[in-house]
Amino acid sequence: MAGVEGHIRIRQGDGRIVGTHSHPELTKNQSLVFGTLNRADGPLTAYAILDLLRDEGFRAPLQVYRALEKLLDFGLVHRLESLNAFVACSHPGCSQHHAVAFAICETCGNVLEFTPDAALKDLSKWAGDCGFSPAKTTIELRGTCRGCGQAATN
Amino acid sequence: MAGVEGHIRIRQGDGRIVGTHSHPELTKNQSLVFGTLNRADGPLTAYAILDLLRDEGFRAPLQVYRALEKLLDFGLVHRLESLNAFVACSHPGCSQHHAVAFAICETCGNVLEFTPDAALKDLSKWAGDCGFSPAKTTIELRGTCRGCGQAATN
DNA sequence: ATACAAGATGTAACTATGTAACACTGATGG
DNA sequence: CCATCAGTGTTACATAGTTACATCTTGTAT
Ligand SMILES: [Zn+2]
Ligand SMILES: [Zn+2]
Ligand SMILES: [Zn+2]
Ligand SMILES: [Zn+2]
Repeated sequence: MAGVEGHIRIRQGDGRIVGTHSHPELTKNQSLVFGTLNRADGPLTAYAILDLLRDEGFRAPLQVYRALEKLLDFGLVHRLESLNAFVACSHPGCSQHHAVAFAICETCGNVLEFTPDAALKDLSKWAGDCGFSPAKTTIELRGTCRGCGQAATN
Repeated sequence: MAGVEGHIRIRQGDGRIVGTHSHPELTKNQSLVFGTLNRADGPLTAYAILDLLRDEGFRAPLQVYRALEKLLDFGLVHRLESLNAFVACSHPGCSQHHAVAFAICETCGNVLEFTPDAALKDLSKWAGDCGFSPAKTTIELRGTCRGCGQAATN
């Protein structure tokens, strides 16, 4: 087993398909994990993925973590540090964007992925000024999304 | 026990004292945890704090987590999401700044706390535009600090 | 074909991080 | 005196992630 074709639908939170990833080098377990994350409409913890893949033969957390490690390398998946959870990248050509930000609604659980160019530029400037070389940047906003905010005031 | 005076030195990574916090409402356990974080020259996990406070009578993680929860509320301590660890706030008048960023050196473990105003403004603008109300913003740069970067190229 | 190397997988055991539940204490205000 | 509340102590539990080792698969060199 070395190279199951991974051609997987990318959905928005509403289920609308907005793109696909085609990565020729996904192995069986990587495809299973990536497929699970794409079908989910929100972030999943590694153990949640494990439970969803019991029927496919998954038995141990390491099977999930190994697949996730590769998917993170490929840029197909992001880790949400403040949730200890993982989401499929929602940007179809994501291999490019190494710095990205997330807005996480604490009411409905939806996650919006965006690229805050100005913020990243400012952070880069700060880093340059004080001699810090960033390897990975984490930006996560926890709060309430438009829908949930409106619902609360109705 | 209700109100041990907490007047505690704030040190930089080099041990230099750069300020103090005076908070009249710190309880015994809160003072012990806060003091431990201030003496440390880097972030500590909750279990590391627990081990450092065994001699003071700490026995269970909840004693640490309960103190940390309050210290986080008071703004005296920050949580580093990407490390599952905690640091004393290095900004003496920190009660004000609710949004802050960290540059974490993966070589030496030092953490620099800073306030990236322009980045925060940009993120606020993005949030406003898409109806998201942020309650807490996490910004963490993982990389290499000036000293460690220079050491690597020497 | 045979042999080897690299990558992928399976499994058990373990460490690390964080919580729930319940009991107890000491202060505060009727 | 009694109710209440915040803080504390302790046990057990739940969640998250890793180490170690064996096996299997596939590509490649001989
Ligand atoms: Zn992405
Ligand atoms: Zn929402
Ligand atoms: Zn601070
Ligand atoms: Zn360093």
